[in-house]
Amino acid sequence: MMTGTLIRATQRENSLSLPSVQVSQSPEEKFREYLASRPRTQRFTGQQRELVQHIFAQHHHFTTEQLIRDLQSANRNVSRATVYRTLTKLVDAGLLRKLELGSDTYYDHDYGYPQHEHLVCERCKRLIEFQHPAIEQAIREICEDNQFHFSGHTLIVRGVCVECNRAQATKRLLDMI
Amino acid sequence: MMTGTLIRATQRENSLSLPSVQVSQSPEEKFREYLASRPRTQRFTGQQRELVQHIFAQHHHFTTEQLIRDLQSANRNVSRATVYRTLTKLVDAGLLRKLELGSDTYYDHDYGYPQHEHLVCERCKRLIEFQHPAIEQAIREICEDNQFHFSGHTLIVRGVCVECNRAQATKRLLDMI
DNA sequence: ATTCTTGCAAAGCCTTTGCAACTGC
DNA sequence: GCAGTTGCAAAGGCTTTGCAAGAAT
Repeated sequence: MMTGTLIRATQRENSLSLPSVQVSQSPEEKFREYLASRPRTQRFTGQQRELVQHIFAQHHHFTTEQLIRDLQSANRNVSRATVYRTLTKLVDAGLLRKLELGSDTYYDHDYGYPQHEHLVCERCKRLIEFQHPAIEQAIREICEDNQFHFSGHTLIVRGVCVECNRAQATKRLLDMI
Repeated sequence: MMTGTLIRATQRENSLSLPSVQVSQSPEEKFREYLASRPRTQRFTGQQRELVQHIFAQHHHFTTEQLIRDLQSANRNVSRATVYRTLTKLVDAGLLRKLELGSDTYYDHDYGYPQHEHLVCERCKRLIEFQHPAIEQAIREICEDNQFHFSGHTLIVRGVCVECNRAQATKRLLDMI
């Protein structure tokens, strides 16, 4: 499985995130609140704490597989089944967003991080985040027109990033010699 | 020969509302062209013809499972493996578009039908198609800003449709009595 | 005649689940 | 102590694949 790199739109390499968003609760607090609010109160366990801490230690996209690998090398012992079960809860709690890209499923911070869309490079798998007010506006209009009760959206733009484009152009030139 | 024929979207239970697009080749012709253009020329088989005819007989979204069921009741004999193999080729040829909605994968006509986005009702699973120029414009801008070579996009808006909303509201009223 | 495609069943992959032991509250 | 959670391994659901037979060109 290819790992997507993350860069911020309109900035050069190495910028890992859009400006974060002010939140009044830590992810852990928000999660506990969610668990407590369930019809049948759910419990906050040690494994769940490990996961939340690990996941929110830094902002980046990840697959379940990557997460499990990371946890192992960090000697945090959480079983595969628990990782799956907890990710589901975190999405439900509004802490994570699920991103399906082709055959891979990524998770993306949805709390303390601004709403954004993604450009996905089909060659290097890099993810570029961007925001565009017109898109959210358009979606609001459409929902209103259709009396559709909006709950969320996913926009993925596929293509080839600058670097891969350049590499390709260079290769074409070399081929001509 | 279907040159210049207008292929109409048939209205079915899934409320499809967009006007069809004029195309100069029939889906079958376009597919044969694609097959012939491959590095190692591929063959157009009887099973593939069955599939293309069946799929383009009317415009609607379908899952692999639905398609296989439909083919069986229509006594068109195409094996499951061949359906999967052919769908991949049809997507590659630009005849179909793959739509991943949660755990289900749908296929949607991408030839003879206008580019559009989807509202997905989380309760009844209905798909509502829509077009919005601002969205395409915004995507163009973003790609330009990032020198990103666009090849396609997917926008899915999740929520609850009018009917399900009404049903829910009615239920709430009844519950109060 | 050659090379690609089909059908079958087996294998793969990712995710979910049944169950006994365990743990938060 | 009760009810929810964990870990394990087994089961699921969907998709892909190896291979021998069949079909397209």
